[in-house]
Amino acid sequence: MNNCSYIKNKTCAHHDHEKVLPAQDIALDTLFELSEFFKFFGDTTRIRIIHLMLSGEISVNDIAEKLNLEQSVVSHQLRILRTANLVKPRREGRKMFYSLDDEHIGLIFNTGLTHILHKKGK
Amino acid sequence: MNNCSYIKNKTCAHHDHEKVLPAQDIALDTLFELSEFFKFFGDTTRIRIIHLMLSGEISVNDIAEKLNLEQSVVSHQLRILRTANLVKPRREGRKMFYSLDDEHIGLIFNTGLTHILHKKGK
DNA sequence: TTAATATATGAACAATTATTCATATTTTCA
DNA sequence: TGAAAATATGAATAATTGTTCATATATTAA
Repeated sequence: MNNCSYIKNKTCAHHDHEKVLPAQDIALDTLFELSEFFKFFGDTTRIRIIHLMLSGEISVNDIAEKLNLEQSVVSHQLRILRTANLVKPRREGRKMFYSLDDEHIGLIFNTGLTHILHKKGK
Repeated sequence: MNNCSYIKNKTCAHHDHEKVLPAQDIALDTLFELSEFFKFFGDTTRIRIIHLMLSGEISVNDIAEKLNLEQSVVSHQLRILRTANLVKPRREGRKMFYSLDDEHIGLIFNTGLTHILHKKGK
């Protein structure tokens, strides 16, 4: 991947890196929302929950058991993740199953993982 | 993109979603480091700095001016980003230029941006 | 060496956030 | 309807983190 791919709707001037591309114009409040969005990945409990969901949907109690966490801790964090559109709920009887909202969540998880493993290997 | 792409080194059983893939086995401390890594994206000031760097390297003072921030705020945040391997420094005389560490940083930024813009559009 | 410029750092304070504990809802089944 | 099971929520506490202000370090040029 080349350095130009960060910026959408712009073409790289044939790798002429003397010319610097202007940053995509992004509204201040969009950048704020973006940082808020990333905050949700920035907690061990939530990352572990997201990690579990890479395998598919899972119930609240199953998360609590697998991660050895209090049910209320899981529930609180799930509400945060749900409100932030990182996960989506599905009711089945008295159980609630949660799964990742869409493919971006797993992609971000894995890109971050790739980065830190790459850095570790140095 | 299909649901299987989250998980590396696993092949999707021809979209047979009755069978659920096991999550990639990731050490607890790696998941912790991953959440720590994402924390650095979870702050408006840092996201704005990263956004500027999508266009290329930039000096500390230029960041402070463009973002209308105190120099010490920028310097503190740059230290955090540098320690976390999100940005790398280059000295030129008495100026310090910072740029994104590698392509993962921009990729994560843009994947997150795509996600929230997609959600906004609903 | 001294002054000026650019950047970095330490400590204190303010603000945010995760966890805990108790309790409230919601759904199912007898 | 009442009890049990699964999940959600509110309030308090503890811990983390960003900003501020003052000052320190590093580099250049006179």
